[in-house]
Amino acid sequence: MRSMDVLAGYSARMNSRPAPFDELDRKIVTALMANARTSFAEIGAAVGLSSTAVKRRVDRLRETDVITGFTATVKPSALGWRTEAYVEVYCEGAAPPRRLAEVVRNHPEITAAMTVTGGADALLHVRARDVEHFEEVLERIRTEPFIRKTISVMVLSHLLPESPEAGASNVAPDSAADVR
Amino acid sequence: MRSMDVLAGYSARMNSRPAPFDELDRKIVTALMANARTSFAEIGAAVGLSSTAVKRRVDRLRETDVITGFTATVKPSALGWRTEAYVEVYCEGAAPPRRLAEVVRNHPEITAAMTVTGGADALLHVRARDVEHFEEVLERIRTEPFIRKTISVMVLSHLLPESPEAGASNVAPDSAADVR
DNA sequence: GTTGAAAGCGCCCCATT
DNA sequence: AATGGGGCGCTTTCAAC
Repeated sequence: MRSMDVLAGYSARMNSRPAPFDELDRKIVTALMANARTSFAEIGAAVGLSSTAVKRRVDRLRETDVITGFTATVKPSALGWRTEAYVEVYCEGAAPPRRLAEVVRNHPEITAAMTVTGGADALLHVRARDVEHFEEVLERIRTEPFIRKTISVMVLSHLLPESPEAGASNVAPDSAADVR
Repeated sequence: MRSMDVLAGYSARMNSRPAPFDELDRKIVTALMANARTSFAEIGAAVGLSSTAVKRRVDRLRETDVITGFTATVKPSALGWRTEAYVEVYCEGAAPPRRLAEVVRNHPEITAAMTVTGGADALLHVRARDVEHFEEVLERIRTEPFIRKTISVMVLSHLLPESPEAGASNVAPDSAADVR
């Protein structure tokens, strides 16, 4: 596992809230990120706690939204999603983020969207089955009310083991299939 | 869950390999993406299979790399990672992807990296604790051998519920902390 | 694909510090 | 406030069918 060693020494709590997040929680979260199905007993053995204690801490980490969920990671390409692109969006006049968020939700192929610095108003991450499908998505996006222009950058190949967009339910195999 | 309804009708298998991925596998994968800790028995009840059968299918889905892992999803901001940016990288002459991949692995703050179409040779996704940390990372990247220039786009706010980069072990709380 | 049995685990209560 | 132990029911796992 690639580790964030450059961060050694970064100490907890620079905020108002008590933020009970200690060494044990750290190890538990790390273990669950590596394998979300690890049993509490096994984690407990690794960190020196009983399974009961581990469960309680995990419950608390979920309640405080440090852990937001557990999910299976899938390769989008294994589910028939082979085309990926970033789309810079330019809007007419002032772009109200509220309205932009609405627009974005209309297109399930948009797997991430954010407002950004620089010339563009927003940056979209789009997944499509193939180039034809991507073109269709792009046309759909460009017909949205106040979107003036888009600039697309297609992803060619990944330089890192694609940390596989878990929880991206839009890439879920709702009707798509086709392995490898 | 946002669903990929535009894909209705997309049929399996347009490749050479048998690609044994049916309706049942689809439901199982969807269930595990929603909650990776769901028991095989519960999934079985939902899809009409015994827990044993579900386990065998999940084992096979893992072996064929349709499912690449199970992971806890965390909010990077909850672990002290509050700064996010995309960095376009321009290289001297022809940029060999092999060498680029090496460079990328030297910087754990790079959570995604890919070669892309357009003017830039590569696009990096970078997470840092704060703007100071990001600047430090950027300087580090720019001193790499054949990197000619970079253009950074900072993320301001997300327009979609941040599908939380699971498995991104670089964001793991190895030494960082600080909740909320 | 199923069932059945053994081992392990999740989960809840309660005593302990 | 947080941990550990015990008990019961469910889950996992592996056999056999």
